[in-house]
Amino acid sequence: MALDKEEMSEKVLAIAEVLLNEGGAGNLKARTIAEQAGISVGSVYNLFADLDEVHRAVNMRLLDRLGATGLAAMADLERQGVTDVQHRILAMAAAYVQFVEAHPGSWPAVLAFNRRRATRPGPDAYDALLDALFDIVAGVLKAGDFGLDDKRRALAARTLWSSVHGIVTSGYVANSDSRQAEEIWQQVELLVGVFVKGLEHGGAFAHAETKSA
Amino acid sequence: MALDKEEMSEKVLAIAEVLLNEGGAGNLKARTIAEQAGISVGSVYNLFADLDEVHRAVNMRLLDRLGATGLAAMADLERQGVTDVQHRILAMAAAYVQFVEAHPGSWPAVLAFNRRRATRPGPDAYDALLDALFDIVAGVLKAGDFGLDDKRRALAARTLWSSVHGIVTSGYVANSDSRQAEEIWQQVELLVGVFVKGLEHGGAFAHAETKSA
DNA sequence: GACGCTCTGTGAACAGCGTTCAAAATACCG
DNA sequence: CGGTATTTTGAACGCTGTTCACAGAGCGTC
Repeated sequence: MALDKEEMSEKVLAIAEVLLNEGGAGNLKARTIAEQAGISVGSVYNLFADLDEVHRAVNMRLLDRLGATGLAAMADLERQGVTDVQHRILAMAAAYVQFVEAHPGSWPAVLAFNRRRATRPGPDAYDALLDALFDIVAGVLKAGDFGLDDKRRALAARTLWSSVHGIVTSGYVANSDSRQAEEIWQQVELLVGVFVKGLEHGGAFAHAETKSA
Repeated sequence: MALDKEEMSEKVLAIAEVLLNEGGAGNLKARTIAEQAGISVGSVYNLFADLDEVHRAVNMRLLDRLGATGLAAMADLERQGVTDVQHRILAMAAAYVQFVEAHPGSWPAVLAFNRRRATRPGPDAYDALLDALFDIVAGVLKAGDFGLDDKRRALAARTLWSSVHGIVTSGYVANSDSRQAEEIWQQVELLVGVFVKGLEHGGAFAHAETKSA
């Protein structure tokens, strides 16, 4: 009848995810988790070092699912024979936007989560997940025939990802009018269109002395 | 000897700004403010409804200063006779990046600040400040001779701003290696270069049926 | 000066939070 | 079954934001 330690951890994470989605980071409370999981507060701390670790674990689950969603979208396009780079990038962006819209409460918590701890400065599992997301975008860029070496393509992928990310988060920080979703998508379309056109015409890396910071 | 109500409010805000910059949102504590301002906790609540209002006021001061910094940068370029749009946009972006770097602690707090309250849905002073920032960017875009009407130019300004914003925040969420600042700037340069080139070649608004979300 | 009135400043008190840890309960094993 | 190791527990600690009954300061009037 008793749940495995691992099973109970997943139960806690499932509860935590709901709590985060309903009320943001401030709604993640040890006593609430314990009550809903049918255990005591102390047991929660037996499974996780602190609430930060719970929050981190939920975030990693979300990032992982987002990556899977993006890959699935790419596979769908492949199956349909779509090879146009702009279409594929837009599909990736759409997957991202939809994912954020599907997690209105917990996504801000993912972004605001400050994982600055005394932990080793080296890359951890969190960074690995983010890198995986970047790699998906870089893979799509590779299909396009821009004159980019690996290093520059990686930079372009991060830039593109971060830009979409910024558009989505800026849009969601603003007042949540229903037309907001429409404008977010318009901005993403503009960005992707301009980005692809700019890369095609060598707009990137075409200057060397403008840096002043 | 006693300070005016307004003066004391500003003193509180100055203290709050330091606290936020030193330790983020979690470091903004009523008792600390009261102690450093030489008043009691109750008096803090006499000046501000709650800590959220203090945080909001600090954020608005920062946004206001950021706008002033951007305008000053534009004025500098004007004085030097620089009219190139790409240069001007890069200068704006540089102002933004430098401002964020100058406020490493409080800027994440600005971004993470969730101003979702039961307040009226209409635009408030917070939105007005953000709009002012957008308008500055839109003004720069107006100088460039792209075929954009006011509406599309405003959209492009928001897109550009949000993208830079995303690059900066993504970079700062990542591990704070010192080389991070360098990559942030590389991404900004790439984005601006591609953006301008893309607009010149009509990459924006050149598609109508790709929307699928 | 003394009174009444208003208004502001005060800080003890309250509810709630994350987290700990001695003790109780349970599980395991010879 | 006895003894030991492990897990679970929840009261307790220190901290938080916020409140509110009260003390005191200012002020016009008699």
